[in-house]
Amino acid sequence: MSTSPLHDWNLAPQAAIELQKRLAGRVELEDRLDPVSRIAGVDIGFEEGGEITRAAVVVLAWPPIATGDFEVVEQVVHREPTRMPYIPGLLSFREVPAALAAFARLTTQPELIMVDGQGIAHPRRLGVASHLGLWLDLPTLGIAKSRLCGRHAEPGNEKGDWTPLKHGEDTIGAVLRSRTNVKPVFVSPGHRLSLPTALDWATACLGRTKLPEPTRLADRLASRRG
DNA sequence: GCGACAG
DNA sequence: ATCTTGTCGC
Repeated sequence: MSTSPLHDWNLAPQAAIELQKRLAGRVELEDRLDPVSRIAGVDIGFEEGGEITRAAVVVLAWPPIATGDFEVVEQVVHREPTRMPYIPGLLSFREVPAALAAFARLTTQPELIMVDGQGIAHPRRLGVASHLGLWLDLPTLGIAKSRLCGRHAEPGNEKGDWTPLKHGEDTIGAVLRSRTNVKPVFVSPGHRLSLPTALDWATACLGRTKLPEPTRLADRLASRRG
C-alpha cells in the first residue's frame, strides 16, 4: 500500500496543533466507501518500558463466517523506536508513523479501517483515526475505550444502545453500549465515513466482547498476546 | 486560574 | 499505554 507525503511528523507541539487545524478541513464526513471485502483493525502497543512502539494491523474478511467470527486474512507487526511522549490531543503524532509502516508491509488491501482511538471526536476534529485515514486516503472510524472530549448522556444498558457525543453544536460521535452491562465505547467517523455508517460497521463487527473484532484482535497483537 | 485529558 | 494475581460475576 502506498502513501503520499502529506506533511512532516517531527513537529513541536504548537506546530502540530496548527497542522491539525488545517488537516481537519480535509476530513470527509460523507460516505465514500467501496464495496467491502476486507476490514483492517489497527492498534499500537509499547515495549521496553515505552522505548519501542509496536504497531499491529489485522486484516479480516467481510462478511464474517458467523456473527463475531471472522477469518483472519493477514497480520503485520512493525516495531520502531518511540518518537515522542503521549500528549493528550496529539496522539496521532506518536502512533500514526508506526501504523503507516505496518500498512506499507500489507499485501492485501482493506476497504475499511477500524482504529483504536478517536476519529473526529477530538478537540480539533483530528483524532488518530482521521489522521490515518487522510494519509492512506481510505475510510476509517475510531473506537475509543474512553472519552477525550465532548458531553453525552449515559446510554441504555442493552447491547446496541447508544447516545450522541456532542461538542458544542457538533455531534462528533456516539457512545455505544457494545456489550450488555459493560462500559460503553466511543465511536466516531475517521475519514470518508458518516457517523451512522461508522456506527453500523462498529455494530456489525461486534461479537460477545466489548470491542469490535478488528480492534480487539489488533489490540491483542499490539500487546504481544495474540 | 482550575480541571480534564484517546493511548 | 504499561507494571501485575486472584477474584467477583454473568
